[in-house]
Amino acid sequence: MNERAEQIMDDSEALDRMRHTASHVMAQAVCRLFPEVKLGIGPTIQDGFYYDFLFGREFSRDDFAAIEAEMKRIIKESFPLERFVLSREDALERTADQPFKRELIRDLPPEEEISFYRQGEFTDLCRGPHAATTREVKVFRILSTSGAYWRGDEKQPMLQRIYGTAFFTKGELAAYLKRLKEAEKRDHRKLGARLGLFETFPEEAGSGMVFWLEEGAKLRETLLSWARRINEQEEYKEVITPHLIHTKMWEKSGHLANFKSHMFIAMEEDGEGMGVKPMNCPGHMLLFGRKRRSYRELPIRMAEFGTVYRNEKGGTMHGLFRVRGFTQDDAHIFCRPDQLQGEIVAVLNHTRMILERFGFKWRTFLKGRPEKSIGDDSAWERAEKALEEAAVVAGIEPVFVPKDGAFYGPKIDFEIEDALGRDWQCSTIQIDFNLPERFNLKYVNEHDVEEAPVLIHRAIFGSFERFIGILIEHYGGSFPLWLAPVQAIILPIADRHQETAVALATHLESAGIRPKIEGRNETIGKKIRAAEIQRVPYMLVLGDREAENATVSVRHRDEGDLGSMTTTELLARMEAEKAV
RNA sequence: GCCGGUGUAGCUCAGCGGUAGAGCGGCUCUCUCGUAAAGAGCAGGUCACAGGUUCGAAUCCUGUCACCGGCUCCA
Repeated sequence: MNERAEQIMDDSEALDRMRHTASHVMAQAVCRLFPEVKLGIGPTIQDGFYYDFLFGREFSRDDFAAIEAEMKRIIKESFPLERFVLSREDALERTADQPFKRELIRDLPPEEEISFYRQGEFTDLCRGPHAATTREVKVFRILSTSGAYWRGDEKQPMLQRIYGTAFFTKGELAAYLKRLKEAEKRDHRKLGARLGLFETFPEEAGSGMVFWLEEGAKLRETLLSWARRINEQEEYKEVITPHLIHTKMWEKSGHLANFKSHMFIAMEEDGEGMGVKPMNCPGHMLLFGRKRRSYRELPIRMAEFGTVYRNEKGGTMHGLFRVRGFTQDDAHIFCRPDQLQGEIVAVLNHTRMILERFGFKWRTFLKGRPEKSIGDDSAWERAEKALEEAAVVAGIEPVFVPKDGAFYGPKIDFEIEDALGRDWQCSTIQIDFNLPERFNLKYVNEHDVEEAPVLIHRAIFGSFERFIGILIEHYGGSFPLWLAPVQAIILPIADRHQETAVALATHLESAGIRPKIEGRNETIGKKIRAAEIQRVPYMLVLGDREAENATVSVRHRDEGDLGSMTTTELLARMEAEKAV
């Protein structure tokens, strides 16, 4: 590590220590103002910190000012943070009136040191590290509150969480708040409305249902055709399965046992009915099992742009990121054990190529066996190892998360950030032990013996809804030319240029460009402003000069006025830009 | 589903017990215009929905629904 990198490391550690201390200062302030609170935990997070409290009521924005004022006082009092270690018995005694702290202490492994930090009259169970004194907490701000289950478990009591942040200087805090504001402008829900991409009618149509407007539909279609082309190159075969399938199949697949609360079941009578598909897998299992399969056929890569519906819980819907109906670029790969690694590597490379095309930053996770799961240990071990080795070959370094896999097998997930830095799972590649067994899937190997195929489940875009939401925020609405729903907007200067405009539109269309004519009776300045706000890549101004010289005046949304050129020149330029 | 906040015109918001407002957008007319907002006029709202309190409710209270920030869950 060079010196500069070390310096950055030191700074971020110092910032982390300061924020951690800020969370203690906040807890101290809350305890002074409301002595009856019980303390949960108070860690640092990405851009700040939080602290959880059990409190008779909720904290309101009105409380923020009082808490902040008390925090300032504590900082001024400049308490040193003193660390000390207690035995388990002493620690439990010390926290007699703090049930959550006692629970944490009881759960600490026996060899772990039980440390506390004291600042003035306030002492907290804490691993540290901290700043030397409360005075080192410089510029801070309480940001928001929310409910949060104790230990993240919905069966546990709900605590009141207060979020805050702290920085070394006022400028840094201001810059952070500004960044938050800028990020809000990229919010796909706002941009989606402003750009006329999609609509939701939560009151009329129910929550979590997406209506694609014509331009959003065009965007989605462009993306989907691209996905389809790549699938073809990778030798996937596309299938289409029904949206509504009899409940006896959902019983067989295990969905009724494991996923019923998320399913929309129609026409249920005497325990029988039809279920709307929440996943495409079972349909694909039927297709694989429809005839005797030979080892020579494998791998079979079965793809479907399958629209699925899941009855998500009320408070969880979020724009395009979390909806009840969405379309996956789903695929199931049935292969022989000796083909497994090669198939996984191919999917990983394929995924990386797609995510890189958009310049996303992503994080990968390898998720291992959860407590409630099926399949024997050796199979899990083999599958995890296959994923791990394939990741090495593909040059991906996933973070291992034990217990976070699916109940039917381990997986590698790719998460992409939205404008506000929240991670959303998009791509996923999963190994599935469950379905081949449930559907009794077999192929005949070279020794004429039946064997179970290995099943890989994968989605790269994940869902087009979520992926497009991420794209909107990533580009802030300025889609690259190949994706832009309207690629060129034609702006006639006066009514007499309408006809030329129509001719130009026809010409562009036949060259594979998506044009639109802005024929309203408005000034050219106003039309340009509107087109700029819509982030249309090319604005084509048509007036007397252009009509006379058979040219078009070209303005690019990012580069401004490019002067006039012939349509041939324009098309060449656009082709070049599309290829980027 | 849970905790909190918020629902007023297509959008952004003001009004917060006494006759529903503005800007943008839309429509009509005038203008026929040269690279980020021409001018004038008009239309548009059971103030989310349902109850309640009150002489009187957009405004206060309760419930439902939805949205927003989190938690949980997930593509």
